[in-house]
Amino acid sequence: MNSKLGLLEPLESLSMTDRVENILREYFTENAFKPGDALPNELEIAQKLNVSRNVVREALSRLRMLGMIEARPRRGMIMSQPDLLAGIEKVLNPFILSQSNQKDIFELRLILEMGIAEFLFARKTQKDLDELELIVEKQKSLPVLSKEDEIEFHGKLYDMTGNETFQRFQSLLFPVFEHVFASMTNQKDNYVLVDPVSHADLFRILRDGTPEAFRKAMHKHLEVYYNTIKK
Amino acid sequence: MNSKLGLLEPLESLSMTDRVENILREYFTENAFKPGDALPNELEIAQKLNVSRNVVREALSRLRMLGMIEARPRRGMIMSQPDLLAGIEKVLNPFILSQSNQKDIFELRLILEMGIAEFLFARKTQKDLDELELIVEKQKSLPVLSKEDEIEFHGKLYDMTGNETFQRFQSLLFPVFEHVFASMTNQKDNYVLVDPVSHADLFRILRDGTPEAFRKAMHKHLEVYYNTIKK
DNA sequence: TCTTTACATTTGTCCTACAAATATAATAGT
DNA sequence: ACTATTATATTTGTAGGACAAATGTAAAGA
Repeated sequence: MNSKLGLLEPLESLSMTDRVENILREYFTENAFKPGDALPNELEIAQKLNVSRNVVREALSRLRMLGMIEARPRRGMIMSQPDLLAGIEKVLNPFILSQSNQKDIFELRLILEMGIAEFLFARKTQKDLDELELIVEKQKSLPVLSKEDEIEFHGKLYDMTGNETFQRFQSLLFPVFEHVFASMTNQKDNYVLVDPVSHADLFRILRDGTPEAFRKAMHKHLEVYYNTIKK
Repeated sequence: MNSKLGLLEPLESLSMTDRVENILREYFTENAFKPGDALPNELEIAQKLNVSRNVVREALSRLRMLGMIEARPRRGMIMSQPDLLAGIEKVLNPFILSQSNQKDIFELRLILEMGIAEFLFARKTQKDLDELELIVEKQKSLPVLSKEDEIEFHGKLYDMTGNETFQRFQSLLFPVFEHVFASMTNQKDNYVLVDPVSHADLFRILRDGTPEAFRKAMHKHLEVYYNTIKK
């Protein structure tokens, strides 16, 4: 009879908390709430929406977790600058992430790694290059590079992009990347294949070359990973 | 006296709800909870942690929002596959996002757009190319491309990567990208500059060329945006 | 006018209660 | 002994009351 409803049904099964959460976010958007603006107090919201204070608090608790609002005990609540990645951070658990999501994250790193060339060349400073050289020199003496060495070099590259979100995003994704690759290759950790393009090579190109050449080299450096994306 | 505590202080100011949320997530990770596994009931958790059921419910409400757990009324709670991007989605409100975050997102799109070349070439199918050609042909007859035309072409590219998360991620980021660019250029919408490299050019390269050539062309296509990243 | 005091406000936390639907146990019927 | 029905227990969702504690505000006093 109501088979026509189809996609509508999930909406009806929303709990009060879900609905209040949605209503609040819409309310903020439509009224152009900005960081620092004061919110109505919990009781007021509850009475206006005709729900219990419990429900309102459960919804507010979610927004607080995202950094969207801030509650100053006994002084009321205010809007705040949300933490863009707080939600993702809490969910990055290989045990519960779907295989599909894990694969997507694995690939996302490759995409990002190839896309940063322009930013590196546009924003590199002598100080950055000096620090990177130090890392490269240190690694030259090692017989094989550990996972940590990889992180140190690539992490420095993300720093150099000057994009804070990107930097943090990448550091969140890396453990998942590692986990996926490890489970694909079944290899014990701390063993990294010999690269046709070394960190030292990448460093030299970043110092003296072009974005174009850097991307080419980075692709070669990550070739072992790129070989996994053939459909 | 306790000035040495420094970074420790924020920890102490955590609410019970914050702490229970952390404890629960750690509990899930350490016990390797997988989707489908049953959780202890609310009262049990509350008693074990010596807090009220309210506090537990506020913490659980957060995890439910992230899709981490699922509550089946009157049957208990189970682990579930979290929605990787649910947290970000709710927070993408230009009014409250920091300028810095908005700029980061703007740049992130450029990074992604440049990084997908390998995936496009590795995974393109004849069907994809046909559909893309249709879009390009349609746009050829237009004097100027609207925002929607841009989304249609680039959106199809994201589809072709075969990476669902990436696809969705991109569609979430796009409005912010548009917002940032509009506020930078102060231009009214629906006006897109004439590109040195057209969508038709990109299509031809994707069909007959190499990832290398595609990246080069895409960079030229997005040059007007890339000009903003010079520090 | 300034200081002190009393009061009101508001979040954080705890408690109790109950509806409703499911799972489980108990009972009745054949 | 087995099935069908009924009763009971479980558990989330929601409501509502209570109070501590700290802050802001108003009132009172010097």
